[in-house]
Amino acid sequence: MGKKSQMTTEALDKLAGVFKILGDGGRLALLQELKQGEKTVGDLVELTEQGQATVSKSLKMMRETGLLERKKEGVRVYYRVEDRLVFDLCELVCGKLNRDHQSLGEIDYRI
Amino acid sequence: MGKKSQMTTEALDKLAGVFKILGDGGRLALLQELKQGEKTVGDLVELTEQGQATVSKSLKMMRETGLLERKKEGVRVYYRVEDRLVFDLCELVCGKLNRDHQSLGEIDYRI
DNA sequence: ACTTGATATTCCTAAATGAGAATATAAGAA
DNA sequence: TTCTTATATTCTCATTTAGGAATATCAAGT
Repeated sequence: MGKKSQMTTEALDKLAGVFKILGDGGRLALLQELKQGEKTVGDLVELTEQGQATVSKSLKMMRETGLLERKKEGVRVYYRVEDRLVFDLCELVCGKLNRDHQSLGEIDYRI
Repeated sequence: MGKKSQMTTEALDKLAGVFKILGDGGRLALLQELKQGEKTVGDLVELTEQGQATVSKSLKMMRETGLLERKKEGVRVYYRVEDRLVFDLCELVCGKLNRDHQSLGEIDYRI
């Protein structure tokens, strides 16, 4: 019995850091494309119409957080989603958004 | 056949907005406290040692995103977590963090 | 009406973030 | 080696965000 142990500020910040990564539409767009399979940086620049530097930096962040894998092949670099976690998270939230908006029914949330 | 439909930029931004809310250690601290049951603003100020304005603003954001419910009782206002979604999200991410750090094993992530 | 206590809001500043331009690096082709 | 192409990094700027102080609002009590 007794009170549940609480996460330290440090641990909470680390947890928040993962959510912060996902808290950007551009990065979610990258993930959405990567859901269909691995892609090069250039592919993603074209597909998402974001700048090359932006894409490269976003990919780096997501990789460092352990969300993406990187594979270098000659002069290109392929990125792919490391585990389904990220999609599970998106699907949970999309489910909520769809529920909240079902009365209005304008948007369809599904990554 | 056929490619999967993609979310629009607008929808991706909306989705990102939810993650953005969770991308702050202070707000996660509030949620951690609210997991034990409803609390007033003042309770949360004490428990989390954040400023009153900060707490009030964070609660407002989370409420507007549909994560929290608000109940006014006299001069106090009670907040409580609206649905488990937010904890499910945290637990998924905590699971990953624990896996990633298990070799180092310093921190225990669990909200 | 006046005071007190709780919460919300506004205002301001410092820090963090996102994005583009330019530059660097690295690999393969000529 | 030189050129070209792909990716990474640095720099800088505009925007966003977090948080504190001060103020406003609102309800209850006197």
